[in-house]
Amino acid sequence: MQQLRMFDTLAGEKRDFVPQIEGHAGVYVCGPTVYDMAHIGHARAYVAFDTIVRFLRRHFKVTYVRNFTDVDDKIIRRAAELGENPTAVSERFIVAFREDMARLGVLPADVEPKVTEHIDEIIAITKTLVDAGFAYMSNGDVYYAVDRFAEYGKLAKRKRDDMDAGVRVEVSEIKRNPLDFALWKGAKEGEPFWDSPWGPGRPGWHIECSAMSRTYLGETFDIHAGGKDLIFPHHENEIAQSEAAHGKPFARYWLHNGFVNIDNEKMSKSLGNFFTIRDVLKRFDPLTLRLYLLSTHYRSPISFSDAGLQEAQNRLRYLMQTMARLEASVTEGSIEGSMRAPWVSEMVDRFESAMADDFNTPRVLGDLSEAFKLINETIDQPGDRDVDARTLRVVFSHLKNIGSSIGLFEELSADVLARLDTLEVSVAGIDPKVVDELVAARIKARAEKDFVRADEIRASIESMGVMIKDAGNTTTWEIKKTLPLE
RNA sequence: GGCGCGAUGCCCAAGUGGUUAAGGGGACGGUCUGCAAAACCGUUAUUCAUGGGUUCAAAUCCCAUUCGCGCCUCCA
Repeated sequence: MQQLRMFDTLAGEKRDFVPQIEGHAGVYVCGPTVYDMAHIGHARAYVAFDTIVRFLRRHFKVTYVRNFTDVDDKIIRRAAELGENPTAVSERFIVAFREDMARLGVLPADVEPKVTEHIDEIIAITKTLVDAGFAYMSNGDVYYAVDRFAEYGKLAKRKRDDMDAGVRVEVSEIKRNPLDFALWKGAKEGEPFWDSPWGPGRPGWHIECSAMSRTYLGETFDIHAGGKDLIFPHHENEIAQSEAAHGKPFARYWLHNGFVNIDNEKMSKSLGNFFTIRDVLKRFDPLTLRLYLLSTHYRSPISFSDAGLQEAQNRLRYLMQTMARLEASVTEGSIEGSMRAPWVSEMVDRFESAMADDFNTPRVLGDLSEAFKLINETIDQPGDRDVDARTLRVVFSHLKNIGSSIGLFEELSADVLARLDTLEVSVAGIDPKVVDELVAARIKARAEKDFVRADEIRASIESMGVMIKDAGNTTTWEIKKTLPLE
């Protein structure tokens, strides 16, 4: 295989990936806090890391851990609003999250630990930090003393003095340093709590990942990933906790995905400009969203728009139509011999090369274009029968191979096309029966060579936003591929 | 204020020192078609925000400027 290189946030550059244990890779991705429906930002992160993990599995035995934060201020607040208990709320959104991910083709992680099931481990690591003098008790809480960790700020590339200057006014008699953060929060009235050496309470946010990653991957592991917004303070704090507690390096490579932007601004709840995955999937196919997300490099910001999604969906239809033609044309037989195009035998190598360079999925998608052209060309304009048949077999096999890594071409294309038709007809508000009747009338007119009449009928169909495709004796129709004007 | 990221054709988007700057969309022309649509073919950036510099050689490195964005508070 090609040497895999990935951009490591801590190093600030692409580095060769050399796992801790040869042939193995331990990956921890920060999962969602389950207090609401997952949004497109979640979709982006988890599609990106799903694709990365799928690729890693081609070359390593991977242990992929992605947690659920199921106890937290926001969950407690939400539960209070709804009059439910926090566990009911978190469990409900975990189920919804898993459904959303499944639709996007995001495979489950090997381990999906919940914070509430790892309280003992969290208490243990907190105790280590208190005993070693890295943490202190104050007002019923336990805080991490940032001043005790000399390298604090190394991930976010920030000096402590710089941060002190920028810290917003936060009058707190409780913390020694404004940057100190809670490892353990003393229980307040009506909140869930667990017993601990510091009294009843619950974990702070950052400590859970230190505890759970150690449980499943060890004190030092290969890859830790999440959204760019987690770099500071979340991941910075994790490093401080774990490296102070263990006296050894924490994650060896740090991967961070870029934001989803709306109108050139970060999508966020406070701005009110976010979309849930479910909102988007009412109008676009899950694979459309996946293809769309994969068409921009995972570290770059992606600008989210209807026009972009519509373009992706049009492209998805092309890919699926072409795959359908390929599935119908491919035959059993030898794959030895010359190909219709010399690069056909190198498709997988090129894929490997693009992915080995910091998981360049846009390049992968770009490279795929000529394969799809070749499929259509081969079927439309046959040449040497043996060469054609062999070429289609090889292309098919390579596309399946590559597709299994990027989460496309895993379903039968006919099924995806049917799903697209159903969705688009429904979104356009069109009654298929009406169209079918008009199409039948047009077929009759054409059979009678009454092209004036046929064209009139087609015009009326098109005015509904539907386009007609005559292919031989059959006529099909689909929703016009239009891009919304912006 | 501190720190960091980005600016590639009409739009989206790869490329980060060296032959002709991927790919997709759009537009235009062609093949096919009764005509269309789809599919395929062709055309569409001597140029990579701007101004300097380094180099035999830069979109790619350095400096400055402009613009946009992010983090410094919960956030994928």
